[in-house]
Amino acid sequence: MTSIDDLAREVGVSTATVSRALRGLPRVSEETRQRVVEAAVRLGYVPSASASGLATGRTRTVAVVVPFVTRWFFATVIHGAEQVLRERGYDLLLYNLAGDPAARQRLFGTGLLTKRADAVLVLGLAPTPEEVRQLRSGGRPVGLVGASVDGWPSVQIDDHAAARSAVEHLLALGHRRIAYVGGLDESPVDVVVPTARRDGYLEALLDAGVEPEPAYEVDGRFTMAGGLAAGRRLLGLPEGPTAVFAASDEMAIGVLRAAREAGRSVPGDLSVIGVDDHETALFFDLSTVRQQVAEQGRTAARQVLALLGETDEVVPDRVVLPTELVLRSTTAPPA
Amino acid sequence: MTSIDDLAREVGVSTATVSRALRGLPRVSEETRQRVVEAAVRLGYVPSASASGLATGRTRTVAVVVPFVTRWFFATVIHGAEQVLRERGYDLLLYNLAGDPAARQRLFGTGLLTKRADAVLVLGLAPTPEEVRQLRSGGRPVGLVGASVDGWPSVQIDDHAAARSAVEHLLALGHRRIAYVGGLDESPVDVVVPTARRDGYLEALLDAGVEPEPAYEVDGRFTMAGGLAAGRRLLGLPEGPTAVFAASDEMAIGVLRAAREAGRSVPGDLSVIGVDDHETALFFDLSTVRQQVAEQGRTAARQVLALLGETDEVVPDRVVLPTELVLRSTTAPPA
DNA sequence: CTGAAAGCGCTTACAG
DNA sequence: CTGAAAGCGCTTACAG
Repeated sequence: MTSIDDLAREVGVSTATVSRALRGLPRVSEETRQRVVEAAVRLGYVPSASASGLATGRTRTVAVVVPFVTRWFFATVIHGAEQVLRERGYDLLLYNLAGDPAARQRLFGTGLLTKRADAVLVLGLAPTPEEVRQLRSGGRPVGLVGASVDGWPSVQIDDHAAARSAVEHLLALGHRRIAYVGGLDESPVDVVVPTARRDGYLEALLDAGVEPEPAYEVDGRFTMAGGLAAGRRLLGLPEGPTAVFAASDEMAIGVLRAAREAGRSVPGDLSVIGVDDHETALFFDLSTVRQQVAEQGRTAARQVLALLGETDEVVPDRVVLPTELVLRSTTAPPA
Repeated sequence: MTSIDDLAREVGVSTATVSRALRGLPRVSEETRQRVVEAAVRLGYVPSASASGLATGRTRTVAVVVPFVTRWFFATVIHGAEQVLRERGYDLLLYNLAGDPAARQRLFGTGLLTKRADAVLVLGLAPTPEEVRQLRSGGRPVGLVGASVDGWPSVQIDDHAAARSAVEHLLALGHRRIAYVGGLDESPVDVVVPTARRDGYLEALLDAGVEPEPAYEVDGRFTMAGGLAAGRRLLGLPEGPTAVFAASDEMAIGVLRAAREAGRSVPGDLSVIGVDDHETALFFDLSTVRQQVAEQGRTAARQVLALLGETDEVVPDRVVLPTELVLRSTTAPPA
């Protein structure tokens, strides 16, 4: 491991000069800079992140907290964020809660996150007031995806409007018995999104003069398996729905499967619409509300980089990305 | 940010004692330790990772390199690895190549990885000899998932045998015209797995006295979209296959879709089998060869932790996890 | 059991 | 343009 001292000795200058030369700082002659750079390459010098982190108080690292890495949505947001961070030479420290409330508490309960990283990106979680307090006390930028908190940048879609547009589409087709498959609030994670989508669903119904039917609201846990269970429940009802709005494509696909099991044709007997435009949605010909997932990660990364002074770009504080109704073959007028 | 000095002053001991107390080292009286711990909690003290990293040369961080975070397989391996690392107090630094060969070169071309982390986990990539040399020169443990290199721990499945078992199943059903949908070798990433699966496919055919048909080998790029394109190509052949072995479930699902488009029934007109037992496979009733994905991540993490002296557990050096043929409804005898 | 002090490898005013 | 030196916040022999 060659250190800055080795390099300085090799070139015959001080470590201060090496440091300046390598980081492109002014007050180094071009000739010296070149000799330093050349020697650095030759000796395979890589500065110690610990040492420069200690000296500057900056680690060039961003912590990203996700409820579940394995879900397509979060993996894709991470992909987008990583891309932008990497461009600016930032590393990504991944914290996966894996749906474990204890992990969440451990992570947010201490100053760990803000101590270890220059900024924190929280995906798909609405931090509790206590968590907000903790994060704030770290004094580092925090960015949110899928939620928002006063004073912090955020990027999200209008979940409420997205849900409305899906339900209004079903209403326009003539459906009145419309079910909602979502996630329940008691879940330790993912609280904002399900609530807003459910509200949009209810509001669209009420605006259309349709009385919401409590039995039509079912938990699908944001998984295919949960969607399957939810679909079975709905199809088992004495007077079941003619259409289902699922708060995610994965749950919608589960509902599709339940319909097939029950021998109901889609969209003949049952219309189904989701949210995401997940890769698989295309394969199921699933009608859905598309959102730009990687872009959410990219934007969030840009927001915190701006706060870190890493870019001159003006990045809006609160970004609401547009969604788009994508009609395919799983929605049609009721029989 | 309270530092170890603040804490030492608060308790009225030296920083050396604080350091020992907090890390559970011997030679601290129980009473002192308690006072230190209590004060640490009270002041919200979190040690600086940079400082201890600089002092010890250990960062308590493992770098994980993946070709694509967004793919279910890699996201799930990451999940498994993160889980085990977190248990031991290690952080996970994520490097996503996103299929970009330039990113791969930048990452492996410098000592960055081994300088920044105590160990490196490389997923789904076969490091080139040059990359092996670079990584080795870092002198830190390197673990591989889905590939293996002399002297490094690895965890993988027997891709060759997995492919054979799928193809033998098709042969046993009576198929002779069996196609292979895989990934091509020119890809900058993922080289080992596709090759081994293709070899298993070819070998199974030859052993059964079936002459391989070059037109039956198609690139599916390990994506659903690629599988769809591959399926279309195969179904457009004058004398097409009666069965398809896809090297991943996602590609198999693409083939399923191509069959539906072409009005061919599965498994009536075409049998399809994949590899993975991806969550979605269940929903498509897809026959497949199951592998334990999260377990691969967990095992790889344990392997490098063992090399870091973090566990007394004896972890075998080269682990080959079993696979299992899962027969569902997409495979049947030819018409 | 405890503390003083050196050292890890950088960065950054300050002087020249 | 360049260097000497202090300092970042820990850990760890070494002495007591």
